Amino acid sequence: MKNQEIARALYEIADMLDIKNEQFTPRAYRWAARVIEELPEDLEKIRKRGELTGLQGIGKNIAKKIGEYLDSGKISLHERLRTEIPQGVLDILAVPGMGPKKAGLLYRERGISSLDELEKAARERRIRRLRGFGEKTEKNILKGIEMLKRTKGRMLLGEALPIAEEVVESLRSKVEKISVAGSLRRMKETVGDIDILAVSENPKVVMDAFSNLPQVEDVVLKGKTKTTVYLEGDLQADLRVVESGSFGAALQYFTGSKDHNIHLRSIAQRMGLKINEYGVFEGDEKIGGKAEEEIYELLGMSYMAPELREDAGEIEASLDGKLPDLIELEDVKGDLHVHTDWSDGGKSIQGIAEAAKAQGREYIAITDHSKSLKIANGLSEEELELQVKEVRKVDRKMKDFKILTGIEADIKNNGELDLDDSILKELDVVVGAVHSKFSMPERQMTERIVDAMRNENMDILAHPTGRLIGRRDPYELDIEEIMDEAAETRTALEINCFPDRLDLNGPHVRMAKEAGAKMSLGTDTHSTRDLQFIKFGVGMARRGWLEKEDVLNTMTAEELRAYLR
DNA sequence: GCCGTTTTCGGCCCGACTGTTTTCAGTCG
Repeated sequence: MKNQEIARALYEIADMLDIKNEQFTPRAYRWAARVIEELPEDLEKIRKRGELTGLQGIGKNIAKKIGEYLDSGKISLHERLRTEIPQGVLDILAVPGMGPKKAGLLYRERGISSLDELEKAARERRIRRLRGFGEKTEKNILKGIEMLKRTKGRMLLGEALPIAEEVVESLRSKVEKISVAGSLRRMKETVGDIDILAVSENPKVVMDAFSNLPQVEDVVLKGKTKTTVYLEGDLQADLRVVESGSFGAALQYFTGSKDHNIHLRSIAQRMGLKINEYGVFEGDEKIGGKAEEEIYELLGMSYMAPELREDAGEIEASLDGKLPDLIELEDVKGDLHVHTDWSDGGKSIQGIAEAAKAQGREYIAITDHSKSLKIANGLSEEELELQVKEVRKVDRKMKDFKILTGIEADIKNNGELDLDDSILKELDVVVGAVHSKFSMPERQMTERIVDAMRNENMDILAHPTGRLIGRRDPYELDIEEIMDEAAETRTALEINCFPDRLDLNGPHVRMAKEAGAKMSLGTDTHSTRDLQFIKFGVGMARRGWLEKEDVLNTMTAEELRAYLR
């Protein structure tokens, strides 16, 4: 599927057109790129149906460019722009404070076309003589380049959320209200920064407290109502303070996404209303803004959960009264991917069961690794038989809690599971997973996994794309075929809750649901701490528009056993 | 380049903050 590649190409075209000082075309390309990025269906299929121009933001022109890419892997406009604007000029856009206007000017007036050249020119004080640049800009450029070298870019949701929650708690006594906003509140699997919104009559006190927190390394900017800092680990955090009457409008605004907000505001505009972070206005009169719900109500929409706000059809669905009744954390009764000290986990069967019970789960499935995964001390048939006995023994001791037997079986290169069917069929839950030969060509990898799913004993496909965020790309795979096959064979697709996996992610989850597949939540727990990762998986499920009925884990243990039989 | 309860042209979200200018352009979210 080429959706992501095409989105990237369109983003790059937008940046280049920006640098060329084009007026509205960059916005159009960027909009189209965003739509494609969040699209729950392969562009190729949409083109075959002749429906490309039916997509929001995609007209005749961009549809043609998409076609070009699908046919040749290239877009001629993109190639042409590349000869005019070197890649290095685009790299400069990543420096904080540097946008297309400045990068363009630097390139045209000084021939600067890479980060290295920019750094050199700044050190030699050659930049300050340009119009619109000065001594401070030069210093900020050097500081920004330094920062770029240190940071890895986006941070995992699982790392950023605890840090944000700690900051929120440190400030709670100084404010009337406080909330995390931004992509963190939308539960995006990676976040670029932490956004926090607070209500206070005395913003200065809050700003001061924020910029003086022990974890703050550097204050980037500090105004009357807005402060930006860098926390330890080079994570940027923004705090905005508003009055109580504007909290809803501001929370809505700062939660985003940007595209969701732009879409919302253009609808408001057509209704003769204006929305900003202070409220909803009809002429000069403020008609709402205290609560987030008001904003949507005034636009004739029902409330939308933050996880839905990607401008991926949620606004239209809301207007039609067709929003999903999203799954909640409380709906999740069990965890279907758990390791113990029988393979590479850190806890005993009983230890992990008690910890899961303490966190409110009603059951877990013990799914240790199987024998092929020697590095993780995977279980042989004989060891698994012993473990099953042990699981049943511990299960009998537990009150109001069920432990299911299971395995995370390796899917071998030929598509077979690495344990004998005679033992697999005795287990409650068989999770199948690819842990080897990630570099297979797409066709082979797809057939390998499809073959495994056709094994009637396999219930769940673990981490279906194999990606490790920031470390390993997904393997080559016809993901749509996998989803169709999952629906056909009643194999659930896992939403792996581990912070660096979160795979399937939102758009994929939505595709899978539309293909008719069920999903399963698994924390891939290796220690008691990991059990809480379930909330990140629920985040992906909600981002994928899932309802309670779409997820295996919302069944009771008995219902699940019956379903899997 | 896209879109339409402003419909085939004319507009495209909106405000805070900074650094450069002396009234505002550029960046950011």
